[in-house]
Amino acid sequence: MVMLFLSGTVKMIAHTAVIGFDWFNLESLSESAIHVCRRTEQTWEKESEAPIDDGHQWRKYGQKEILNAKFPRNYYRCTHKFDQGCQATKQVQRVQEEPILYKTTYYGLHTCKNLANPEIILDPMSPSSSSKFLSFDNSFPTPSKQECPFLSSSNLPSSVKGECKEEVPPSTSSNHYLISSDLTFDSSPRHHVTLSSTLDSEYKSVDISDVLYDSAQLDDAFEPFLEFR
DNA sequence: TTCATTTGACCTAT
DNA sequence: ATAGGTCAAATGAA
Repeated sequence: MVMLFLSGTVKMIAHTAVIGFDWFNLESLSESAIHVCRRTEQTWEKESEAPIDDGHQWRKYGQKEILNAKFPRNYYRCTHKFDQGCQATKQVQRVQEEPILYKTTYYGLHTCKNLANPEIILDPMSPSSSSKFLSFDNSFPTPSKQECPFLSSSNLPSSVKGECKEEVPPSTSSNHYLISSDLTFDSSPRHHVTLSSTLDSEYKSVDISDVLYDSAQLDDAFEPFLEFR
């Protein structure tokens, strides 16, 4: 049983992992096409009105002007890359002038133990858990943390040591949601996540709005990530 | 003094 | 050759 509580429009796309071929296209179902690339690892995207504070500590390591893009892309890696070997990275790019819109693309999973609630770590690779704790922000216009189901449930504010200074402060409300078949969504188009995985053996795509009416389909959608039910 | 950010250089894939 | 991603020295802030 996979359970999910989500807020906003969520789009999940799993795709085929092709060794040695790390570019692929993901087509958004209701908005502009999303292009995700590189690496045989899990990636997911989120668009928001402000840079996302996902609760993790990030360190900026680069900025690049992107062809045909109005704004530069910012590159972040986990602060604990070296002390804990955490390979999680993210890219943040402002994609729209008015209203301001940022797209954050996450690569890889956090393996760092920077957690306030270590008992609720989500580890999609772990075979031990029978239900998934996913955590999404539900507090627009001030998204705070745990925007992505693959993130562990760190609750340490990103303000520690001033990291992610461009990001909004964490909200005061709880942002943890058990994944459940009792799906509840708002219809805000401003808040969407695209998930992808390279762990799947076939391409799957599902719009969460459809899942609302078919929880079994949700299970199928999550299956690539959550191999244990 | 330490640590994060900035930014040009460098590397790699296409 | 070009574009995207990463490195690392310089710089700044706490």
